[in-house]
Amino acid sequence: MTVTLADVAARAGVSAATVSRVLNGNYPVADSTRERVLRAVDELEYVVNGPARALAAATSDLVGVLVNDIADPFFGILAGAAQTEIARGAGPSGTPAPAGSGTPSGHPGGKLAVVCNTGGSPAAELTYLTLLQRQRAAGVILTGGAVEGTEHTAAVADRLARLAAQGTRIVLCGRPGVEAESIPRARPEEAPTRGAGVFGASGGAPASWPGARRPRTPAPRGGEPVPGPVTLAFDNRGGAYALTAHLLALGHRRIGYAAGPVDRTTTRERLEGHRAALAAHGVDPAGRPTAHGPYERGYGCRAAVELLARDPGLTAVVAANDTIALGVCAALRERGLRVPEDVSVAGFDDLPFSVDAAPALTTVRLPLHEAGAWAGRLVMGAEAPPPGDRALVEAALTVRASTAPPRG
Amino acid sequence: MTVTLADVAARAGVSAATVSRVLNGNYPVADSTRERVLRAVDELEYVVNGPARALAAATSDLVGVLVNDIADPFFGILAGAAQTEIARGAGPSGTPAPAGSGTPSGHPGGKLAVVCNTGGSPAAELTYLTLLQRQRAAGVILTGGAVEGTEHTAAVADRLARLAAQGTRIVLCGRPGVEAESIPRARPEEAPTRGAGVFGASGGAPASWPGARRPRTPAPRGGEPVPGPVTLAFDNRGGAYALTAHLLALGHRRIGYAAGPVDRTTTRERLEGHRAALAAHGVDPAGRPTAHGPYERGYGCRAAVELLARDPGLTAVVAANDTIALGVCAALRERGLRVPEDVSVAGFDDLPFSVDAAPALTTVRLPLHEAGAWAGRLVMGAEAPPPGDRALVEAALTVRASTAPPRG
DNA sequence: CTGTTAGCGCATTCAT
DNA sequence: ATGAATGCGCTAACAG
Repeated sequence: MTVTLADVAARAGVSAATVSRVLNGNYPVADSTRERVLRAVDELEYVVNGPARALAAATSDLVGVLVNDIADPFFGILAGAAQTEIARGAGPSGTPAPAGSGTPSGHPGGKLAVVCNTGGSPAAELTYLTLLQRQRAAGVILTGGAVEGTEHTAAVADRLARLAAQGTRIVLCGRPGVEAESIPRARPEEAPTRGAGVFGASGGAPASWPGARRPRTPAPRGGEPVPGPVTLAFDNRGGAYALTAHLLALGHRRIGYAAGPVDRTTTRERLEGHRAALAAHGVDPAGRPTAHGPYERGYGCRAAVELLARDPGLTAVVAANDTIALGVCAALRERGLRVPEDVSVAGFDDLPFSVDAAPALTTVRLPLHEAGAWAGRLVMGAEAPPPGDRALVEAALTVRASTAPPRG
Repeated sequence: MTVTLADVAARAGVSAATVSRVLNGNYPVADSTRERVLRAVDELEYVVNGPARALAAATSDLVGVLVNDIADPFFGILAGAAQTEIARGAGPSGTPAPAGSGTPSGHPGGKLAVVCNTGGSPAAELTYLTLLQRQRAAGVILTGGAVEGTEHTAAVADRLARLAAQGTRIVLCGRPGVEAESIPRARPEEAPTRGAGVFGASGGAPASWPGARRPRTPAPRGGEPVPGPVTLAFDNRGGAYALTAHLLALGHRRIGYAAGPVDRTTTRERLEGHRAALAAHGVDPAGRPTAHGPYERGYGCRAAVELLARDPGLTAVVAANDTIALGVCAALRERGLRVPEDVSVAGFDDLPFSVDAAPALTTVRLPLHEAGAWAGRLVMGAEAPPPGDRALVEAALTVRASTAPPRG
């Protein structure tokens, strides 16, 4: 039925082993032989059997990319950039892919990126991790904020440890990386970090990080040195700080905050940055209204109403992300309030549509494409991890038309 | 190193075959035995080896979902909905997943949806199809418009045929399904279509197919009748017609069209619908300006400028999709033209952000979520295909604030 | 109902 | 440089 390695071998007049060697290119093969084999592959339109290959080689060419919401461009951009790098398939030290790569022949180079939509559900996250473990995935990228709560963090850390032990490369992108700290490291003697790598446009925002903790018990596995997880954290705190500082500089004091879902690392970090800026400018954060809800437009609408109810004199609203900010704008408009004349509004992420909103949204730009591509290269082992296996992706304040000085 | 089936068998005091049987649940096993096995699985934290399973069973639990642009919510919504259904894992006749499903145990039910980003490139599309074929994917969903051109259409049809022959279920979602027509059908005597199924707003309740299903039989090995591809086509033509008719009814005659990328089925269909409406109302399509470009905001801006240059008296611009429409609005605003007072603008798709644009966009709503979920169910074999293996997903005109009667 | 016996298709030692 | 075995972990026929 389907053509196998043996068929190709027969056609080329060689052994199956030789065909395998030609296809994988990890072994010396006479040029003439290689050519004959490749021709046979082509003529028979042979396509390797992935599962068989994975079974024999104990490693598949699948790479998982977990996202919270695939319909959200935030994750789409991240995942798309990562997938491009993963499919490009440069291995360690930029090794070009094996013979026949690029062309849809027997053994194209590059790996298959599996984008998994968790919907923000911890259970789904664990399920996908298990599914990926079961496929013996070559790597896994976890994107976006994580659900906070020790039991879930521990469960994820456990699964990641299992994956790592299995040889799966792990990259945390846009996650604070708390899970990473509980994963048994391969080289526990190396200090985890401090002065970790930094990437991005240097803003002016304070990128504060609480000291990284070491794993409790250095449990060196019996096997070979497994690479530890790499963390690409977003500077949510710094970005939020800069954004709120911008509003304060404009003269705003009565600022409301439309936060993201509760118990999410991203939510907490952004809120912390916001409050830190408030406090630094003599505004008591406790006296300011805050709402919580999902990263959706509808919640933004509700949040605006709620915040306004708690402080009718609000002159500015900071939203946890651009999507929420758009909802806030809509609700404000509906109540006859102009943006930014009556109320200033700001978002976070700088997604493509934000510049098109009316007025164009003041926000904090995250280099999502770059970060996703970086994560992709890291998970492929195409690039050396940053010092301390951790880097901070900086956020850049982007001032547009939705913020202005308060009236009067 | 990693725990295998044999380990579990030993722990439970049974044979490997028995463990396999309880895990797959397709075979009678004594309750007491099953319980012991499950306990062993749990204690050992056993996780099946996907590749090995796929090799032995000649079918993997991967399902591919090809999209043109993962960063575009259009595809994100489609893919997310499909993935949810695929992960749910109801097999034929809604069979609940096997033992231990849901929990991150040995063998969770459901399959792994692989979202592949082709970037609209025919080459990438073929590469992914090959990759999926190599993984012996259980199914493949192709979404979005296809590149037109006989050679590529033929190449895709060829790959799909190969996949189908291998037992991979194929679903075309949002594609006209030209490829399907060139794929060797299993039952060629059946007329491909005519009076095909219809799904959509105007149809009222979502169509359901209570069709009788055969009792669970082993997968057809060998030359058994392979199910042909199923096509879920979007009514791009009808939607575009309705939209332009709306503009004409408002009194517009000088209408410009910002079309999508050339040689794309979606582009062609929407343009055809637009022109048909024009012609039906006595406006010569040939006399109206049309621009072509990618589904991006930037192109929308350029298109507005170009269309205006070709007809400064334009009173309305129809865009191929919402993203382009937003760009058009931005460019218009920049030139001091108000929407809709000076120029009306309309989009297509009704993506979530369209209602937030200022003014809210008049567009054509496509039930993306429903269509994606439907495709997911079809590819899982959880639902019988529509009659003729083809259905039309209807589009609904959604009038909002960006369109109004022309001035004067 | 359950154990035994064969492979699935390929990568890898070993030989040569 | 190449061919001949061996086994990866699991499922599927066959017994019993």
